[in-house]
Amino acid sequence: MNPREDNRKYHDGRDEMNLADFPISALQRQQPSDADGRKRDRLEFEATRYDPVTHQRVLQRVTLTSSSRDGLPTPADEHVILALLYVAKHSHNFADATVYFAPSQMFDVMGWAPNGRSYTRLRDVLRRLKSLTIRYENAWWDAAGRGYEEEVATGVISAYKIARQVSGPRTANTTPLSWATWTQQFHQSLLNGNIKRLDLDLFFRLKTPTAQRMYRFLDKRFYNTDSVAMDLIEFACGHVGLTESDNVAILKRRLAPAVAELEEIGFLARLDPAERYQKVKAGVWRVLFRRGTPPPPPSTARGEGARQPPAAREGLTPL
DNA sequence: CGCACGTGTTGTAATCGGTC
DNA sequence: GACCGATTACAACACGTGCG
Repeated sequence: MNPREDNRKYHDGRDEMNLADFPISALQRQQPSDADGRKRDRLEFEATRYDPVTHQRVLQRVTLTSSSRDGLPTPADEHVILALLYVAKHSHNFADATVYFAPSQMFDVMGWAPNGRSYTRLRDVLRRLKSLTIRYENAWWDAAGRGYEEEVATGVISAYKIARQVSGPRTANTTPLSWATWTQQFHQSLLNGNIKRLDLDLFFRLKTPTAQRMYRFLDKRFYNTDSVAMDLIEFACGHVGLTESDNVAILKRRLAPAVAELEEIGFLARLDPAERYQKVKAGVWRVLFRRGTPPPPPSTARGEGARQPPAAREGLTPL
């Protein structure tokens, strides 16, 4: 809640590779509804990847399904997952499938105010994540098998318990009363080291969900290259999670504030619009991103200028 | 013209602060 | 907890322009 002071508190976060690649939430905070005005319980993201075996691009699809009662995940849901990953990393390094947490601790990581409203939000998120199923078609990277699974359906959270904590230390509990358990598939991915470093301080300072999604995705892609170029629609709709539009100008406009913010903080290099967006043919554009040179943190960390996550070596998608 | 692309405007639900 | 009101961020709608 006070990001101004001690703003390097949570820089050593972790992200799961598959979640960095494809969104698991609707980008808009409002729950999308269908023509009948009912809440949708299904969301799809599509992209392609190059298959080195067949030398062709194959379709990747990620389908989210949830109960319409609980609704689809919102950007806040991704925040909670990242906070849980942080707690899991720094408590037992993912060894246990169950993460014990204190809601107040989660609030601090995410920058939520430590009040009852945040508690209900956290509860709603856990409810949604519990009922969420994600189907990956050619999109789930199996770090152990070092390949993409043809089809995998999994969730993230298989069970949870959330306990309201009274303000003030009533008893000095050693283990928090609240916990969440990863699904088997997701936990296996964590155990296989299919993770990367993520600067949560930087992430939670980003203003818009679009900028946050772009940061997670591009930070992964920047691991072994300084520039990323790909199809604009696949990037914007498939990997960032914007709603599809057949008008590319709409997509550019929705990306614009996020691009500007990421340029502002030095994560992305500033590019001319003509260089950023290159027309291939009518309706087909490519978008280009180059890694920027972030200003050195005010205090320390000059030495780790290499900024390479030593733990994250694997699971890098081709192209 | 017809299509691709740019831009102005409005709608909506989550969020947030405040109060009780 | 509940309620009110303002703000926000993306989606949807509408329309204009330029070009092959």
